[in-house]
Amino acid sequence: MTEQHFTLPLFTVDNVMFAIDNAKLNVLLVKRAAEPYNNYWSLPGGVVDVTLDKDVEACAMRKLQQKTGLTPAYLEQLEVFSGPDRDPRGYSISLAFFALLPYTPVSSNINSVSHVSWWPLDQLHQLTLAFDHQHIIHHAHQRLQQKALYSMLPVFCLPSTFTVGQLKTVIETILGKEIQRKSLMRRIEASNMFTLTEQKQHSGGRQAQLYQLKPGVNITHFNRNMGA
Amino acid sequence: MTEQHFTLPLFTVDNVMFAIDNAKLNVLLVKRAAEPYNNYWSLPGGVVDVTLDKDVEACAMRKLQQKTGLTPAYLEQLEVFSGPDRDPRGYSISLAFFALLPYTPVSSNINSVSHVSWWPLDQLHQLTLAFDHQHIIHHAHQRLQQKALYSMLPVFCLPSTFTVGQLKTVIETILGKEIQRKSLMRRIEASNMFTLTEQKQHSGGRQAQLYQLKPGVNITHFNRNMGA
DNA sequence: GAAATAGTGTCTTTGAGACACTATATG
DNA sequence: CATATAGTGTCTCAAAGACACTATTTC
Repeated sequence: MTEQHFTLPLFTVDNVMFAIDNAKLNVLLVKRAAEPYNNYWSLPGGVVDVTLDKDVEACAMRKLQQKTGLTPAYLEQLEVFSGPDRDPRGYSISLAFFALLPYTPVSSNINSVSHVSWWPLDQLHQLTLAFDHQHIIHHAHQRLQQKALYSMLPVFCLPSTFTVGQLKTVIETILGKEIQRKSLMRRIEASNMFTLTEQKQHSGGRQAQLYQLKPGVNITHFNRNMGA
Repeated sequence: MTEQHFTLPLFTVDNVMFAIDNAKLNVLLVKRAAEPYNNYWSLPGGVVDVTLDKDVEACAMRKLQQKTGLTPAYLEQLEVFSGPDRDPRGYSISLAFFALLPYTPVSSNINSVSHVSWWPLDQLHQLTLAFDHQHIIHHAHQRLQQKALYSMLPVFCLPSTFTVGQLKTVIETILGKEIQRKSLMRRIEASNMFTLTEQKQHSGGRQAQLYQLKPGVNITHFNRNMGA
């Protein structure tokens, strides 16, 4: 808070927000409109505003809302990335968050053309992203995969009411491999996180039971990994 | 890097370094010698020096060395703690690290009296620590316990050569409960992280096999939790 | 030999994997 | 009826828990 007279590193927040569309993992990116990396795709983020943000989580939320119009269903700190070379302007420190959301199309309700967009994870290698954002996304993806093995975190990629089949698909998309429906049902049962609702049809087949998160429950962590 | 003219939050690094002495978990604390919280015990930390620290990890290492004379065997990012109220000087952001080391006595080789000291974790509630450091230590402890359930991390609390019995004691101290020797041996075997050496006696009993970390191996993560 | 610590053998328990089988929907 | 998706029954498999038993050392 004191006026600093020596060189201070720049502290920023970056968000890796994931959602699943079309059976693929997508990341939300925004197009930069300033140097450096002008016109490059980048992670939505920014600097803390001491007067608005009660903490760094609030800052991450605010920046996501402001830059993309979306609010994550789940948000957690990923890791701090730092060093003299990741930003051409000099030494920088960035706290990356990773976030989950049920897929929501983004029209560029913010500005003119397509400044905000979902990008399939498997197409990112074709892009050159700003700063070390490619690297950060890779770490976030790994964390997400790890957590999908032992927790119910993937439910945050689903609407408030969903079927076991949908959850199975989400987990499989995150992991990039199939899991046993039976194992998932056992976990749903054991977690005691959900309540039941009416029915709902899917494509041609038997109607599936609809589940719903109990209000205010914590996500269950299991003490074994699944599918690994 | 630019000279900022609006209020910037203060970014600092704090270290929660654990070691085991006398069958107890200890945390390394330093006595503050400046306001605020003058003369209170606190976590060793400080601000990033752009010219010395290639990243925040290097900063954490340097501060530990400088303030305590010790270098951790293991260091990882814990979490960022932030907000307007944790430091009376104003909005602050602190990246906490958690670190492990085989127990080494600290003589106050730094300054006059006891400005650096190991404190048993179970006696900390008797102290009033600076800032939110009590809270940070609690988080670090939880993380350490969690990781002890599914990884070989606790070996970093042991000297370069050690017995199964010693590792068992370390893990039990961290977890605060007993584990099965057999389970631990299975993990040591399965991890393939160690090589054998000669022998060594302990108190009255059969000599124990000495193990040693293979050079350059990664710590193994298992896909089940132990003892939980 | 008694006590103490190190290490093994092996049965039980827990929870995931595999996969066949039943149930209910649509055309 | 065929086909598709939902859900169950149940056997197998992997790894941890329990715990007795053997091995080696000191006194």
